[in-house]
Amino acid sequence: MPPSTPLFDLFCAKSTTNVVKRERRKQARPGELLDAALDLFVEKGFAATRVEEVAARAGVSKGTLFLYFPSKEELFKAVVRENISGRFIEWNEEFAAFEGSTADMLGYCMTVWWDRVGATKASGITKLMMSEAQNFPELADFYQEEVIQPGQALIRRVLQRGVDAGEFRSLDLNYAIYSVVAPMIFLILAKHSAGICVRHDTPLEPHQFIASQLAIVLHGLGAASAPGRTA
Amino acid sequence: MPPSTPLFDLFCAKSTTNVVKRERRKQARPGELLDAALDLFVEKGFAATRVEEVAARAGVSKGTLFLYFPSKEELFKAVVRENISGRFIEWNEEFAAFEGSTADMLGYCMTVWWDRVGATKASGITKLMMSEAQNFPELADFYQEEVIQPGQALIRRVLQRGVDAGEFRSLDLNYAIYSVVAPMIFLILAKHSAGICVRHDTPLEPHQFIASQLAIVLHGLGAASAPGRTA
DNA sequence: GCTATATTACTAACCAACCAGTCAGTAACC
DNA sequence: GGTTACTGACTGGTTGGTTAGTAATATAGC
Repeated sequence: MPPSTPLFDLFCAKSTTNVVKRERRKQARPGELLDAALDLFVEKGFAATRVEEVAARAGVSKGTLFLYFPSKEELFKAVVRENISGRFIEWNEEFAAFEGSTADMLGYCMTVWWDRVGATKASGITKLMMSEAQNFPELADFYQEEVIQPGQALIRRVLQRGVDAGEFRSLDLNYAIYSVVAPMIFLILAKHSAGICVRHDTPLEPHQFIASQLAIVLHGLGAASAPGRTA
Repeated sequence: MPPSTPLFDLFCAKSTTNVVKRERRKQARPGELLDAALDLFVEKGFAATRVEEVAARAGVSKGTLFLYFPSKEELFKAVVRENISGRFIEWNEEFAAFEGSTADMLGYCMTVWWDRVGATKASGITKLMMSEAQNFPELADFYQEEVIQPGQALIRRVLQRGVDAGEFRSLDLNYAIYSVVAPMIFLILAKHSAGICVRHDTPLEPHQFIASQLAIVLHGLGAASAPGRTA
């Protein structure tokens, strides 16, 4: 992968005579490393990202990175905690306090999810896991526990609320969840897969996509609707 | 990535005194190498697959592989041609000869796609491209030309047929295509992403998923339906 | 049918590059 | 001058691609 050739590295390392300014900022390092790591993991994937490049982007040497994170995998886990799983607590509180119809709530959830996660770099982590889970089973397990399970539990709680209120008909939640998850996953892919599933000349507009999917899902879930299939 | 340690390799290579049986089968090699490559690419991804492992699975040495394919990337392209793009000609003919309603035709397309591609190892190639397109732009371009464009053209032709026949209302095909593509992509991911988007205890049944998605799409496309949004 | 020779499919050792993780040493701050 | 955040050269291991050499087959001469 092009940009830095060995010759180029060598040249940069040895040609200049300026002494590198050394700073001691123990507090700031972890955050800066996590930011750099998020950028690069999302851009290139886990395996293809070199820790030295992460360190360089954070303005430190490779050795320093290993001073703060014991391994590349632990660095990745820290990125996930910082950007995804750490937010579930606040979301659970926010949604628990929601007043209004569950239909509105579901729309709010999906919109908020897109604005706060889907549209940000953080969604690249999800795409990355779909890509590399097979090659890094330990990370896959971590992600399953730390993100998938809490995330699906949250969606399930919203749907259950609708059922309890008589707003949605009684349904198999294990299956109904997919009708919310699938469009989210597709949106993430459309955003991060370099035009592999979306034509270059006709990008799809996320909010419009969400709105139309939501309309379909709500119709399918509605208590008043015909007893057709759900998912 | 566990299975073969250096020590293990060394042991296998040197411990036995039996002379390796050498066979000359020029005709069979390429096919066997392509089969092995498909297996491993799907299983581990492009970057993570070692050409030596491909060769070993095909029962030849690494050197032999490079005798038939000039590079790892060309090997991959050959796998794509063999398993995906090579089939578009026959499909175009098959669908061109289809008689019956376009609604039936769309259902037939999706079912046939699942049975002949989605459910097979070949779908792993699509997942692989979504994963690694960013890191291998040349392969991404190749795939865009060789698979995405013909594939979407095929779907577009089906939808156009419905519009022409007055069966579907006039719609923006650039956008409507996604309503067929999105569920296919999701199915592929559910199959190949090691449980990252689907709960382990509640697998989703592909044919049922396709049937329900199709029902929704047809309702959205129908000439008789309300003029709501399409995608 | 049997041996000698030419052809070529195939092998294995090798190279150069690459990268996660280590550690002895350096310099910033107290 | 003591502590410690930080550096960068180094190690060990991996892998795409090369090549000199080996052995299976084809052919020719007898």
